[in-house]
Order: sequence, then structure tokens, then C-alpha cells
Amino acid sequence: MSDYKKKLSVPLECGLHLFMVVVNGKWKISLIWCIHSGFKRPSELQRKIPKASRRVLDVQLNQLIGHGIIRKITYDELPLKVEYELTPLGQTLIPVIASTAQWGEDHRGELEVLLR
Amino acid sequence: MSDYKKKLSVPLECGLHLFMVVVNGKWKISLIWCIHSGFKRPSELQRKIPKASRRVLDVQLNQLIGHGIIRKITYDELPLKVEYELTPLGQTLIPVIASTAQWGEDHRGELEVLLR
DNA sequence: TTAGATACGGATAAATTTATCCGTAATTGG
DNA sequence: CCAATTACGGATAAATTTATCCGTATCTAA
Repeated sequence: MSDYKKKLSVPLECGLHLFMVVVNGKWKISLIWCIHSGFKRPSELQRKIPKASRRVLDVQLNQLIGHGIIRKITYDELPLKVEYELTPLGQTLIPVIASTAQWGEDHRGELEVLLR
Repeated sequence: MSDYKKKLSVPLECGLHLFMVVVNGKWKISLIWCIHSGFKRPSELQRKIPKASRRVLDVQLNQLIGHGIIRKITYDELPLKVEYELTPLGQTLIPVIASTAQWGEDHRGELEVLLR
């Protein structure tokens, strides 16, 4: 699917950039949070995040898998059933995401005037 | 400079996306961290972040100003002197950035195998 | 047997971000 | 005067990300 190599490398010296690489992507945090909240099936995720097309969610889910944040479980039963779950690494991300989300909420007032 | 309006809107419901809007940009976190660490002048920042061109740093500095994270001080003296400093809002970002950076450091080993 | 649900991915267009190149202007030190 | 330093920004190219459109396949229920 993607043996594509970036030409413009991202600086990774700092731990912060490692975080950024993992969560960058318009819908990734929503996906991580949904999965963490118990919405695990692809169709559920699409319904929870209706502004994103099905295709984009698929692509970003696969990137999260590639980065070791989530895992895909394909049930060998009919009708088709697939679920995603956080890996142990993915779970360690939850409190970090929560703290950045808290920052956003704490400053929503100031930020909303500044952004657009 | 930029009265450009995005056509693809970013979801802002969640506090986390507010954080992302502010720190997204390849060099922004480096810039915030440098300024926080006392490297305030444009030429210092360029020397500290040599992989980024002068132009890109300028653009991203201006975006940070627009988002209320840093402030520009132009000294009315010769030779020319300009400094950036964190706003109060920008300062609240420091512990959050530190926690995401800590996450990256804590998992650098796992991550480096996964990210290419 | 037809519609709607499940699920997946290639190909391409559009949007956005980042990089490169160009130019300006003033000052300092040789 | 000339080169190096300070500082800033427009215009465009290149890279990357996101969106849209197309197609596949199987199963269930009406």
C-alpha cells in the first residue's frame, strides 16, 4: 500500500516530534479517542466521524496500525466483523492526549478569537 | 500577508484539535522551545534550527504570533534588533509540550523501529 | 433479486504545507 | 567601497496530505 518514502524528513531528535508524527493526520486523534471510548468497528467509526470520508478513515487507521498505536482484529465469522483496539503503546498515549485536550479546553475562549 | 481562508475546515469541537492547530507546522515546536529556552532573536533561531530555511521560520513565527502564542518586540535602535517572547498563553503551552515530549522519549525505542 | 449492510483499496484531483529563489533595506567593520 | 550582518516578505515550485470517485466482494432481510 505504501512503500513511499518522504523526501522532506521530519526532525525526530526531540521526543515531541515523535508524538507529532504519530498523531498528525486530520482525523487520527478522533479515531484514537473513539476507539478508546469503545467505538471499535469501522462502520461505527464512520458514523461517529461523519465529516470524514470512509476512505480517509481507512487510510489513517492503517497509518495508526503502521505506527503501532492500534491493532486490527478480523473475526473469522459471518457477517463480516472487524474491530480495532489500542495496543499497549496506544494506551500510553491516552493520558497525553487528555492533557493536550485539557489545555485546549482551558483556553478555548482565547483561542477561538485568534483562530479565524 | 495571509487573508487566506481554508477550504477544508479542521474540526475544533475537541480541545485537542485546538492544541493541534497551534502546534502544527514542521518547525513550530522547535521555535516555541527555543524561545522558551532563551533564544529569542531571529538570527539565533536560524542558527539553532539550521535545517529550516530562514523563510520558513519567518512564516511559522508569524503564524505563532497570529495564534497568540508568541509576541514580537522590535527595538527601536541600531543595529536592528528584534526579539520574540512567549505570551502568557504561550507559556501555558510549555508544560503540555513537555509532557508530550516525555511520552516520545519514554517510547523512543519502540517508535524508532516503527517509524521507518 | 434487489436494496442495504458489512468490509477494502486503487487512482486521481484538490488543498495545503514546505522549500527555494528572488528581491528590499540599513549598519558595521575592514 | 565591499562584504557580512541584521531584518523582512513576495512569488513560485515541490512535496505532502486530504478528498473524491471508482471499483471489488460477501451476507441479510425484504
